[in-house]
Amino acid sequence: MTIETRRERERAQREQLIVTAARELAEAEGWEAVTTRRLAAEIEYSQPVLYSHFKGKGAIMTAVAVQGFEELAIEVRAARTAARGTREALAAVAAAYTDFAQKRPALYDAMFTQAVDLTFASPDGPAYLHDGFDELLQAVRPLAGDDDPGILTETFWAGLHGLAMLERSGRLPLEARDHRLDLLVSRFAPAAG
Amino acid sequence: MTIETRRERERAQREQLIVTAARELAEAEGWEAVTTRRLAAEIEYSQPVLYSHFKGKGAIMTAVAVQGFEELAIEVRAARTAARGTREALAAVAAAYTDFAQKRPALYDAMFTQAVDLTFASPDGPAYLHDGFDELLQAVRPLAGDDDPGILTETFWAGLHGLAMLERSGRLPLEARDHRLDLLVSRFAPAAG
DNA sequence: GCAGATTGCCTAGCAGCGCTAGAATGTGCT
DNA sequence: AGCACATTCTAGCGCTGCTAGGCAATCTGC
Repeated sequence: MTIETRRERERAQREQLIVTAARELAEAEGWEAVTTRRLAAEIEYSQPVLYSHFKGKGAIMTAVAVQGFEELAIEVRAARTAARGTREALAAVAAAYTDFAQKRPALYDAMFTQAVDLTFASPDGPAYLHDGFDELLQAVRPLAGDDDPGILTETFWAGLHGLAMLERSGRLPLEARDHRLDLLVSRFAPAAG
Repeated sequence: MTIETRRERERAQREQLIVTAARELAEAEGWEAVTTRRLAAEIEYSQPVLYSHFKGKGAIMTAVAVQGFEELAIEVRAARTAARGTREALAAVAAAYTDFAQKRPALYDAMFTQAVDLTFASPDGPAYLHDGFDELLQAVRPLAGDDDPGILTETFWAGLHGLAMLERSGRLPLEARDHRLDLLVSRFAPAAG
């Protein structure tokens, strides 16, 4: 019994090692540098070991993405709970979201560009997939008025995601970053305070 | 002289053939199906011919993306000029934009996900890169008020782009598509009419 | 009209990719 | 110690983007 549990524990550790290595390699050199051979060398095991843990490279990236969703939710929640007014909360949440995307581009990439096999937008899905959204929802709801809070949150989220993506790819100049964020927030929380 | 021009003409034709084949293949089967071998077979030439026209596969995708930017600008302009009021213009422009992204996913992908080597956000860049943006600007400007029209347009654009991306990847349910678009427009053009 | 120079194209191949089969190694039990 | 099982590694498959070098068709000057 104990011997089995030890093995499982070691396996779990190594699995985490793989995910961490993939993430760090991606954040350091981008996802194009994350090859199965490179990753195997990084964890000091041979290539096929990866496939005894994950179905393929995509599954590894998905695992990294899941980590990202969890951390994003945490950061957004921290920003929201620290803020006082409703408008401040929305602004704080928006800033936290875009900061996350900017500071962890590879992670954000895994979450929204690479791993497409994660089913979204269903409340019965895994928690990590809608925890972050729920945080946004908490911040948007007080400002919804007659509009559907959920759909309004989706729209606001899209604004954040669009800003993050366009800024990340150099499509939008970074100087006006805060300015754009401020405009977005002001459109969803018109009344100051 | 004439012999040179004929050669150049033939070269230009074949170059267009490559771009068209790449685009059609991508739209039919996705960009992952667009390999240099497959593309060469499609145009009935050998692989290295591609490299006598383009620096690499990325350059071919960029060429497709450029076509996309031109067509997007045309469609957005058509929608804008056909609309009457300022709010209607914004709504029309928004619908045209997201429709484009939804109906030509591979093309939109080439424009915003794949081809990153296109420099953006500078007025002195190539026309096709800011023509579409200028169309959005035309629609947004009357609604800017005290805000900077350019930056407000960037923000609105981000909203459209975010919606397009999240809907495309299944991150947002398609049922509420029009609803979200309506909410976004209403946040940027609050007064009805 | 025909040899020579030039241009353009294709065949073949390189290094690297994700992934897998089967050999080899190490581990725990009797 | 020797057996049986689990695990890991070596080697290789088919594919990718890309390139070198030989071959053939084309144009030029006589």
